[in-house]
Amino acid sequence: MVRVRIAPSPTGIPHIGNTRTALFNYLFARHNKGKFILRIEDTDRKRIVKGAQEAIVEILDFLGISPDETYTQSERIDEYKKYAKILLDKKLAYEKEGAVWMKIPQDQIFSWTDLVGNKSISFKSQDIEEFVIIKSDGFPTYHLASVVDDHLMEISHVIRGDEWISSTPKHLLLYKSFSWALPFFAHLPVILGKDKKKLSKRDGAKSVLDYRNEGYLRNALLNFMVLLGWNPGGDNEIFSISEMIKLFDLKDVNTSSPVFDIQKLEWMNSVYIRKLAIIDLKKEIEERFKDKLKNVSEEILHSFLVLAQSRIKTLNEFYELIKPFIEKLDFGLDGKEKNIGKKLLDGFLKISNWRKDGILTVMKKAMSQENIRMPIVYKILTGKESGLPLPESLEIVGKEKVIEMLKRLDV
RNA sequence: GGCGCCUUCGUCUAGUUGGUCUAGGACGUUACCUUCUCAAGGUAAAGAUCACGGGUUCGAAUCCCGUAGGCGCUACCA
Repeated sequence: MVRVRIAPSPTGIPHIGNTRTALFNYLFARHNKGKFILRIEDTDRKRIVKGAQEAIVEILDFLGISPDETYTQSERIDEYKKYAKILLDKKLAYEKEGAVWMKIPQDQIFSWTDLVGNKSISFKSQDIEEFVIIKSDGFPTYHLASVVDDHLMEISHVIRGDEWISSTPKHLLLYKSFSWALPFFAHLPVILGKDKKKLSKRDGAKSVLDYRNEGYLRNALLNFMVLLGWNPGGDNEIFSISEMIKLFDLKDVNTSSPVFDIQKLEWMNSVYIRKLAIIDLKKEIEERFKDKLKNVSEEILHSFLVLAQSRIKTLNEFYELIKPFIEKLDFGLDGKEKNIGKKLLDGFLKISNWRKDGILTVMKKAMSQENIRMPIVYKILTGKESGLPLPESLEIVGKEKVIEMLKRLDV
């Protein structure tokens, strides 16, 4: 029975790198019809951040990778004390200054086969320092708590970030001291920033919640994350969650650290936005801009969505695109622009059947007369030199609104 | 410093046991096509002597050794 776990400490909101570890664990569990467990490691009482635990749960929920079981270490203190006592009784640990320290045996080799890269990693006991297993405040350290819990919770595979490699021999020692069977270990390379240093805030170490707020889709985030350090071979890059589950294998996890590339995430998101049925895109947009779209009819929104779908990389960009058509913007026009605006206004007034073709004809006529190109027309009508297709957009908005807008601009 | 991990286009990567790799795909970049702007779509180009140096071999990105660089750990943090 495969049982895996993620063990975040609620010391902050996990960034996208940590969330990728959760995803890999989830995929491994589902692929092997096993269980995916969340264990909150809140043993460092001083560093606990309020709301962090809730954020962790919210992230998993949003991504659709919620755990099958959840545990909290601070509720299991007696368990850790019990096992520390066993080590004390066996004289494998000793007390010093109110803390319990693990003794390191001499001349031993601690090694395991890591499932990432399928290689053997070993440490000599002389390179391992004595370490605390129960702190003077009575709480266990990560080393003790995670080993005890992994054993008790029957974790079959420990899949975690590779910053834990150096701690693994300590864990091996603990398993050995208790005579417990070892789980398999798989250490994932950590995600790096553009500068090849640890992911920091400025290069995208945001949380999935941040990306959601910026208008990234769940499936795009999932797809992007899974490709950071995993590739099933072949040229396909777009995977649904069920395809990921079907294909996921630790042997296809890379050994080197990937660099986070926001541009690829943006592209991935635009791919998923384009894949969305309009009705689903509409739901996303309506939810996001509830207030701002209050006075926009369903029909108009729908028409704009069709025009905007291939032009946005994030959901948030949608509003910027339709803003010129639904808000009463006041952008200044210079004399020449006003002149052209007047021509457009006159032409528009003469249109009896307000359709894009007729609208375009008026624009073309003005453009050839004034010897200008489309961007100027955009500037006059929207305040920007590019945007959603103009004739279509003006048709959607309606003749009266367009006339009214041009008059407001005092052309 | 010590210990450990890593090293294929700017970035994500393919590369199952050495040979069809004059190293493939994707993002990004550039150009062209399409075109009412911008996107999307289509086509094409530039971009990696596979970190470097030695081996082994008829033949190595793929095997061996060494070097360098990067990263991680080195807390009564996880």
